[in-house]
Amino acid sequence: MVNDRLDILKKFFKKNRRLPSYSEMLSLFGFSSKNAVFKLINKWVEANLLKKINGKLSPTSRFFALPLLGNIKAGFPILAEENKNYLTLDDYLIEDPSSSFLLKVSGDSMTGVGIFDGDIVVVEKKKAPTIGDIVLAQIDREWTLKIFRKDRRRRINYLEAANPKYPPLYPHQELQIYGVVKAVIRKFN
Amino acid sequence: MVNDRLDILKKFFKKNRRLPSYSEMLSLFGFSSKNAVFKLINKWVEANLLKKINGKLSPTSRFFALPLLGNIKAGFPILAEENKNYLTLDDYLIEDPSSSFLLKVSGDSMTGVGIFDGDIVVVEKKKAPTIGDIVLAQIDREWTLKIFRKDRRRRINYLEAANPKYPPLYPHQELQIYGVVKAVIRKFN
DNA sequence: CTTGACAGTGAACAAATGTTTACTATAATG
DNA sequence: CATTATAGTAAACATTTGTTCACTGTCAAG
Repeated sequence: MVNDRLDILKKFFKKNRRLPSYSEMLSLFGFSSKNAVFKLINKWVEANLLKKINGKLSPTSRFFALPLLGNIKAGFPILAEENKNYLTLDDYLIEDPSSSFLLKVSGDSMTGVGIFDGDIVVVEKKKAPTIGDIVLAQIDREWTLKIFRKDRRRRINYLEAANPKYPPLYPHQELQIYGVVKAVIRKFN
Repeated sequence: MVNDRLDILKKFFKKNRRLPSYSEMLSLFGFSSKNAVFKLINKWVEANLLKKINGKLSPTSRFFALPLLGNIKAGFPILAEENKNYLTLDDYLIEDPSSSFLLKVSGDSMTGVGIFDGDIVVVEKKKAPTIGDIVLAQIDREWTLKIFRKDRRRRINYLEAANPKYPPLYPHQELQIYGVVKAVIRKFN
């Protein structure tokens, strides 16, 4: 089966975080001639799974990506080849790795926007949040995750929970924004 | 700055999905001797950012991973070096890439478990779901995302929405489970 | 001052790399 | 049946690879 070999290659990459060399592929695929590898690779380059830039081989985004399917309702959407979109989660979720970090959320103050206890949020360090952003902030020396709001009458910024249980937080002394929440992820089980 | 070079390397990997060769690093880092590269690489290997297995260089998980921080409340948790955990999202969210796909959710029938319209769920194709799993299923020829339940009295399986607006779905003819939802991700903005 | 560590240059080299060419067997096509 | 594409073997080869060795300048510590 042709697809077996691609699976083998993907597994190698997942494990080693690099592509194998042609000689490594010899044993990986069970070939005994490097030319067999050569031809196979070129087929994958053709299929836009790999690419070669002056002899250097690298995977394309398609190599990793999972199919992204659209609406369900009537028919199962996976079957239509042209409807397929592909997505790698790291690329999708994290725009700037060097200024991002993950934060495990505790508490129920943000359930209104679908952030629950135990969820992980992607926070991007940022100077200027937009009103309405979910921010990681320090208010009067306490760190918290809340919605960034502006009180137009009093002309100050404050923090709001996404849960009616909690009152809005107006800073007595200081409100400092550390970062903006770009995404939430939650794993089941 | 030493960290600049590591950033350059990370950017190269993000762009090309492979590590550069030593000669490529020459120009990347602005060296004029390959030995300078050699020593730098070994330093990173020492720091567990890269690793070498018989001459083959590859990034470690630490190379990619974002710091994962714990509870907020009192002090900002990023400062304590020993509390740092690292995580790459793809690895964390997707156990078996070859049997997983992504699905863009529509509708509000699962808001109770924090799955909203527009969210993306990771679905793993699977034969036998556990009771209580969120499943992608076909019930009487309609595809839907619901909670998998068992009716002990009537001894049949049915589907339940996570929203009181919607009644439980008992199959008239057929209930077929296509996959289990392993994770949800939601991007803001 | 002297010493030693550090960061980098420059050249040399064996080993491994990707590619090419020529050839074979098998299956699919008309 | 003849033909042609496909999948693979085998050997040869220039180029590039990662590594090693010897050397230089700079800076901090004793």
